[in-house]
Amino acid sequence: MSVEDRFSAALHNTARMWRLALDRRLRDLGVSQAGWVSIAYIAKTQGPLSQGELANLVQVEAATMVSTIDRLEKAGLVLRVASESDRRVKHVVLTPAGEVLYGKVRARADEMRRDILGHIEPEKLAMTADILENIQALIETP
Amino acid sequence: MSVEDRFSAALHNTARMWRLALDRRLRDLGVSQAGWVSIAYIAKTQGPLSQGELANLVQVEAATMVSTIDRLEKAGLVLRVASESDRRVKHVVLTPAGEVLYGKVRARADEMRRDILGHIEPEKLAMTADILENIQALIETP
DNA sequence: ATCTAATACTTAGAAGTCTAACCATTTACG
DNA sequence: CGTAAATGGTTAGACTTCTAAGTATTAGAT
Repeated sequence: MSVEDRFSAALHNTARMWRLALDRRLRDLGVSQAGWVSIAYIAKTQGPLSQGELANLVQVEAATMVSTIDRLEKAGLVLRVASESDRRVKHVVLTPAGEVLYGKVRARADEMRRDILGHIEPEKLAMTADILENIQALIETP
Repeated sequence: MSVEDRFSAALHNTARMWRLALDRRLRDLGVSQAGWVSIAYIAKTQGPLSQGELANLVQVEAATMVSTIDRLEKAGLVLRVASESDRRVKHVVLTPAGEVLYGKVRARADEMRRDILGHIEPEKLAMTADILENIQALIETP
């Protein structure tokens, strides 16, 4: 197995295992991953956030974000608010219940991050992040 | 943003971008990612491979693998073969068409790997893979 | 002012993923 | 040997994701 093979397998497998591990920690909150990722971005964004902007932040298609927001709205965690300056646009805001949930999500994600990454030197993490970000730039350059 | 935050975001985003980039390169082959990943593992495995074993290799649930194999079988790329030693078990084998497809998939994946990772020193890749594999081990240890 | 192009959100449908539950078969144990 | 537990594959349903196509609105050009 070449180093490239090994690297791409490690990337894929680690990302997947991370996601599944976090899913398990958040399962009892009753919100899916797509849900809490979206909630987190809404909470962290200052000012109005449109559905399309949220989809970009979460890196999914606009169509995907529609049903995610539908479910969150139905669960009473977010609201759609019509924009006053552009009638095509709807903003997404957290409800108080959504704020509470975000607090829990953040605490658990932080905890898991500490549990796992706390065993690795910060310089190594920084260097790995550098390389991964470099790869992102390479992927984005056709 | 802490280095841990930065790292976990980089992991998630890089893995996702890699996957989407590879998807784009393989799109015209008419087989999905789940399909060609499964085909690759079948091709690379010596001897009989059961559905459950394949699911483990691909890291999905057995139930997920059922429909993936259904679709590949329907496309004439794999066959289910009953096991002679255990009546519960079905083995999955590639058809000749499946073998041909695997050759194409491998060539393109290799090409993409070279295109992207060819710009990065192998020592850096090896070191990153080490760290990622270390993280996998940490995730697996509850 | 009018028309075309672009944008924002929505719907539909196929594929992919998981959990839970099920049936048939095999294994383990008393 | 008989029974309980474990295993392998399957089905059902909710969620997730994408592409394609559609409607309403806005931006830009003439």
